[in-house]
Amino acid sequence: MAYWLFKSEAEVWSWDQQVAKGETGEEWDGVRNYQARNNMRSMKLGERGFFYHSRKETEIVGIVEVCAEAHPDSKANDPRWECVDIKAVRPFKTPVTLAMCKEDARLKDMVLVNNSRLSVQPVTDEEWKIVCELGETDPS
DNA sequence: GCCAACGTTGGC
DNA sequence: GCCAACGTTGGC
Repeated sequence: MAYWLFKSEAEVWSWDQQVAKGETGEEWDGVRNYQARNNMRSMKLGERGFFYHSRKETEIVGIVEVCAEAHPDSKANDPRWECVDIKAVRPFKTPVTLAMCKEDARLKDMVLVNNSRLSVQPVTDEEWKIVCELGETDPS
């Protein structure tokens, strides 16, 4: 069971919009980066990920679940680009900011801390637990 | 709003 | 196949 992190600018696609999609979820479209796409190709149904607001808030605001495995991005005119569908699981009680992650020595190797430009990232089991703890949120 | 870091493109 | 030029992302 792998864990992930999805980044989005709140102005483009926010946590609230994700929640509004309910159980149906929504395509995580628009990824035009091979590394990020390859991460999505590795995702299995039911795997969990963090939902992160980039640029303005720079914080992890909720937990999502993969509800459809990788398929062609319906908004791309190019078959190279694929995406998964995700649905909101629960919001963080306390959002975990990037600054909090940077301050925590246990998270020094987290991709979020080291490679700010990758929009779909893997998260380790350990990092998952620590971030949930910082956010006072049920990790299950 | 600025700019560093990164990814991609395309000429050679 | 190299690398300069360009475009984009995202933290600050």
